[in-house]
Amino acid sequence: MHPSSRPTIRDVAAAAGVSTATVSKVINHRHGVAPATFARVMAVIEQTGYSASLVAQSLRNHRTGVIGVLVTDIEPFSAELLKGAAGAIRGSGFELVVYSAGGRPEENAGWERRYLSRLSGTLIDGAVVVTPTVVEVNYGSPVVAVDPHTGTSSLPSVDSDNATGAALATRHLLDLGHRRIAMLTGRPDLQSSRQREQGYRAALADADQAVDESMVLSGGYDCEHAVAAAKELLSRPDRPTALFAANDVMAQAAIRVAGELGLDVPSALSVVGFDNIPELALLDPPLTTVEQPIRQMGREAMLMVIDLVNGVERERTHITLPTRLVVRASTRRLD
Amino acid sequence: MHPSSRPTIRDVAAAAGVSTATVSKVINHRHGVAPATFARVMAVIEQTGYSASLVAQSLRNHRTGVIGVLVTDIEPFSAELLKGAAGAIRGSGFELVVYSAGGRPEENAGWERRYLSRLSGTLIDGAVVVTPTVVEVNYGSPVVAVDPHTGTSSLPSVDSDNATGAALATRHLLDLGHRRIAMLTGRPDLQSSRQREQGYRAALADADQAVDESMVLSGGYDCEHAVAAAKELLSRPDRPTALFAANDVMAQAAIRVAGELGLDVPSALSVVGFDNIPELALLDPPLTTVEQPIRQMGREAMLMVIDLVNGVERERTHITLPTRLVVRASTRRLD
DNA sequence: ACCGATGTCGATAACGTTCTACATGCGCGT
DNA sequence: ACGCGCATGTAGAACGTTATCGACATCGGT
Repeated sequence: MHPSSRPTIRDVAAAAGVSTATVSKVINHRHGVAPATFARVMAVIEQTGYSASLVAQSLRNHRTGVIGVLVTDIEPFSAELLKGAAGAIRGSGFELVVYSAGGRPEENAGWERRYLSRLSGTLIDGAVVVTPTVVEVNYGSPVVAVDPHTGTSSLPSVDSDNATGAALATRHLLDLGHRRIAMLTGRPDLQSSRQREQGYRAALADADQAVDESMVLSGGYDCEHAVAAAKELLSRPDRPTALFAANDVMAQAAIRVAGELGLDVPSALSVVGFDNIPELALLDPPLTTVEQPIRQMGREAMLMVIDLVNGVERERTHITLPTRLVVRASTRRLD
Repeated sequence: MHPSSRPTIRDVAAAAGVSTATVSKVINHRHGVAPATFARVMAVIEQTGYSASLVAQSLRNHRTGVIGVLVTDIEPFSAELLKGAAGAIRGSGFELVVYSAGGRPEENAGWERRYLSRLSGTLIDGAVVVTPTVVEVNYGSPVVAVDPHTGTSSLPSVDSDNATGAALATRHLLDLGHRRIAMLTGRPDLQSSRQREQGYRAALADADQAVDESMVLSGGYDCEHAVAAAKELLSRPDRPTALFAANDVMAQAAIRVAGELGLDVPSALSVVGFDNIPELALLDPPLTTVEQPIRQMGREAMLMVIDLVNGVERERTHITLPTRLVVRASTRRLD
């Protein structure tokens, strides 16, 4: 279909009057080729614009030099994580490619498993899966999970100290005098979501507050579900005076819903998020949130797969990074 | 290194007591295989978890079934575009992979060319390049540019009606009584940036307003440069009363700078952006901006490459989508 | 019974690369 | 002269897959 297809190693060899083996040596900087021949081959390569076929190289070498990052969607969290991963891969000799399921998680159930099974050991040397639905993979190449699935898993993982962060957020609200504190939880299959809920419950228990179960609703970490849950919560006659959302996206959704219902944040409702997404820092009002070092999580995950791919031994294959509370203007003392 | 490598077609063939050719027929749903054999092979595939090597398939077929999207960075614009592209690819039989240069454009000059030359015809069947620095590619597979580079280019492209949008924005500010209207321009090598500047100039000319050249500064489409430029503009004694930023990211930066300088938006400074990034819609104050249909641009670009890869003829290979002004609260009548 | 058509299946040659093993030529020491 | 090592180059087999083509059996029709 395309007029002139790429030149192959054979074309180069023929044009330079050598064998393909010699050309291969030249492009791989193997020794055993005379300077004159080297120059001649190089000239031909330059002139033809030849570049070795990655596919053929991979088939031969069982190595593609590519690390894949699998995300369910490009949302603020994964975008931030990707930046960390992209930074970490620089200079490692690997390339980074991103696979996105493109939202619609329900239509795509099991997509991670399918992708991994199809790509692993064939198109990529290793992978980072973000907020995965899988717990175990048996395919050839190493896989690191960021914000792993619940359940005992032998997958190497990177996450942050969710329980402590959530407790900090909840205590902050308690310290401000709030008692009716609702929570929007995340995806129930993720460890992070459970831990954040545990942190919330633990902080309430520490303050001898009973948990009103009707105040704990699932928002699935995404905007749409969070809007529905927030509507329900905030329309109640005994609505909460404060809300802890398990991520910033849901916090933002809640603030929007509050606005639509005529509730001012923070005077009528205090809201705390989780993640500290930079784009959302300048929300109206600026969001009080729990920061997790997302970029660094991407960095660590990437460094870990690279080590695993290179066969470097690691003492720890589970990394937990610290979280901290960032107080801005979406929370206020209850009067 | 990894204990048990993936099963190959030969393993399956041996286990099923057939030849590799037959297995190949089974997995490709070719006819000419008896129902009983089909079932037997399928059973073995199921049991071994076999999945054909994409690399070997590609080498053989000269088709990878993968379309690449090259972005310089994951920022709001490209993230939004990716969503459109991801939606369009669904059901096409292709997979989407994203390559990101990971910021640092200056360190990575020419990265698009390098990637394309290495990947094209080898790992990907076609590509979409976003805000490219390249104008021409001669490698095997089709490439579509989104928001193309300036200069006559034979690359198929998708963009939006930048000049009209910019003129609308500028006229809006003029209609509000503003006369000292500054502009933050984008990346000078991109057509979109030039067109937005032209639209700004045209609107001023239509209103018989001379352009104060010292009020037109480059912000390079990115936050960092925009902050510097905005600082310079807004610190002047004869500072502008209104500012048109060539994209939302720069508008946001300008608003932040204004805040730091004690200038209230919109009462002391009106700001208009460009793009209508959803995340920035709930800025404080909500941003007046020119909307371009970013997702649809991603969609169109993806559909175009897919057609090109499939050899489908297209009457038009340059698509321009409409823009419109979205008035929110960052602009106000000058009193 | 015989012939052709049809339906199944397998041997084999690619695809573009790299690596192993071997061939060649040359200089040098004995 | 002869053998030896070294430097340079090449033939050929892999890697895992698929398309072509031919082999063989079966079956229906005459």
